[in-house]
Amino acid sequence: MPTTKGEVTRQAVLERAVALASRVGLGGLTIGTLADDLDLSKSGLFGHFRSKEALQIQVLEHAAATFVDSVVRPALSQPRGVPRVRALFERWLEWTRSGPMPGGCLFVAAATELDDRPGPVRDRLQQLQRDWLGVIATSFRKGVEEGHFRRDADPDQFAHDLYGVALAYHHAQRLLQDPKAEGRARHAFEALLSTAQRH
Amino acid sequence: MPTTKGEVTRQAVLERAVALASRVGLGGLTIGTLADDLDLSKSGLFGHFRSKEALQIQVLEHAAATFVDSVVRPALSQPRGVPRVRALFERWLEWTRSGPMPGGCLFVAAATELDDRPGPVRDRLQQLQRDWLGVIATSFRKGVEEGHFRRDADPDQFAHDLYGVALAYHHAQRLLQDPKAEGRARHAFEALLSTAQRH
DNA sequence: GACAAAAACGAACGATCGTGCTTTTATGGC
DNA sequence: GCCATAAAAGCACGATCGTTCGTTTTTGTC
Repeated sequence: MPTTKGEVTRQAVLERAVALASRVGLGGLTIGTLADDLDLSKSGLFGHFRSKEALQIQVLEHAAATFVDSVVRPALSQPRGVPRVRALFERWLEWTRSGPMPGGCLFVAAATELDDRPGPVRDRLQQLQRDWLGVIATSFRKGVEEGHFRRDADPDQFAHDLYGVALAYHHAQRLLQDPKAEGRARHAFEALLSTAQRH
Repeated sequence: MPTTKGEVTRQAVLERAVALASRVGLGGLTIGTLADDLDLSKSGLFGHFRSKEALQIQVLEHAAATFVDSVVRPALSQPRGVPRVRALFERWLEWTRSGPMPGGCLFVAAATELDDRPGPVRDRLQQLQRDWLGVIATSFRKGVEEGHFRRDADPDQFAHDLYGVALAYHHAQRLLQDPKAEGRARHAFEALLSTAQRH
């Protein structure tokens, strides 16, 4: 296990950076404040990444790995069909509410921040989001094969709609501070599910 | 009509600022670049607003007024019930796609940017969003009274869900650049509508 | 057309940004 | 424990940030 000293601090930096970026965005990430938070010198921290852009990409990478560990992988160990789709949604909710990011989901913040700023960071985020939608769609498709959902249901549409439920939850929970946010999200999810199920 | 010279430039600044902020966010708004864009001096522009925060609030105010003019007011002139709700949605879509903001909906950008930054700007945005959700809920409620929707349907839940549809559209359209984004949004809207209608 | 008020300008401020250098300190294989 | 190498620090740079201040130009009223 080649865990060198540099790698340890690099991971520590990324962990802190994910939390910080969830509050101020990827663009609002600042090498100075990040270094202060970790009691490092600006140049010492900077040396681990060769540019701010490289740091941003690695922050996305780190957050994605955490997301897979705490949402995707556990849910995929659930039985196919409705239980698995439900697990994906429930863990997604939990991630949004109380993940490693005090400022709300980093991906949501990055999505609106980067959606009109071409470049490698945006490209990576785009791919990560497509992958995640793909996971949802695939899980739904398995549910169709199991007979849990209507044969003519569109898995990509379901993934799209489920994303909307999550975004509305994020919006209601964080900006509007609606105490009913979670209940509304679950209600929307159940409606989505019953529409996709046999009538 | 007390349209003084200062007011004219102030409006011009705000118009440009809304477009700029839709791309870089309210925080990314910069007095320097804004002044350059309008061939004004930094201090000359700054004089119209006493602080950047005041500028940000007035930018929100200006965008909200435009939104009311091009989305809310026209839709409210439609017949009560389904036609009005449909008009709200259609004009909302159009606003998101091709409004005065080349960088996507300013409110969506501001929502994720400010959702964890307390202060007057966030407070104002919060209120504007609540107002908008209120307009949707009220329109839906009128639809219930008209008999277009089920009596036991929850207008606030409908508004919440519709917001999710719009957010998912924004995400698919702008970040993912999904050519089917608009079709998916309409599909989701129709599903929402038919769930709310008598079966 | 004079003249007070409003608007725009120009220059400067302290701070912070990302990034490049050089130097000092810590690490880890032999 | 030596020593090449990696990690961290220190310092400085040009740029840009929001904001202030004093001056100049423009506006609108009598």
